[in-house]
Amino acid sequence: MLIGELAQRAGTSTRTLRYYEQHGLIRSRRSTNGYRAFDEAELRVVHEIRALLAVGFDLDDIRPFVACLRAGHATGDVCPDSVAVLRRKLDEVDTCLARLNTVREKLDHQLNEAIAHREKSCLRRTVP
Amino acid sequence: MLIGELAQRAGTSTRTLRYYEQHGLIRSRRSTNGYRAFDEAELRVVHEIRALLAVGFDLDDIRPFVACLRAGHATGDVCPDSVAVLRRKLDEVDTCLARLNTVREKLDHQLNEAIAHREKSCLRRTVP
DNA sequence: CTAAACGTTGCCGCCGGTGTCAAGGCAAGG
DNA sequence: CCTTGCCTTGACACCGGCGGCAACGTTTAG
Repeated sequence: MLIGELAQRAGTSTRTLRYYEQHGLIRSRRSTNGYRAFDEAELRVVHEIRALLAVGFDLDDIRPFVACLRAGHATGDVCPDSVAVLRRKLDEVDTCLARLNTVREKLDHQLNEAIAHREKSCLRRTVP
Repeated sequence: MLIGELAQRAGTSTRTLRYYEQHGLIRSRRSTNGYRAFDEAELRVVHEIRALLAVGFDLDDIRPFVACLRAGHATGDVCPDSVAVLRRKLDEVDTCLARLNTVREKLDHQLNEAIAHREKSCLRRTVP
């Protein structure tokens, strides 16, 4: 499978695939042309990469999952390294959620204050 | 007040202040030296900027708040434009929270699945 | 006179995943 | 032969808020 086909089937661009390969996430043989030749299995790998990227993982985080797939497992998340990353990411997300909730409260408070203040000055202006 | 003093009093760097000025967030007169001379009032402005940045606003978001302060209001958030930004940001945060919660659930689920799977194979390995 | 400690402008680097263009090789059909 | 459409590598652009350096002017103190 050439890079264009893989890109199309995976719903991404050739640029992106070359980038993944450059960073060791996907693999290819080279035809005598110099063209990359991809195994069918790489399609699954690319899907895994894309799914994890979409969730907020970066390429380094994703590496263990790919390795896990290559090791023959049905899913990329069952290997110890992947689980470790999952744990870490879950922690990160929880931390982020906590911070965001704090921010949300602040914003909400500030918004209410500002509106209250505006309504007060509105009263002052309309009933002087 | 020279830029160094303002930086120190605001707890930031001269580089940062020049950046803010370049982007129209703070103002200065120029002495005959060519040195920037800042009003006391700019200190409050810088504090407002820093506080909002810390919450996750970008410089464009912050502009209305600065304008509000300059208009003579005690706080930067009471003007209509600021309120609009607050609303928008609150929405953004809510959206982000929703997405993050979804991600959290997925991660949690995936983590539990992976662990369950590992324990199964662990059993298989330890009791064959 | 000089060194230190300020100030000035301007420009590159970073981070990460891609878009995008350049300049070229290869395959296949008219 | 020419075009079309693949493919190749390499390199710049982006986004945003700075850090950091260069190269140079000013002020002050010793």
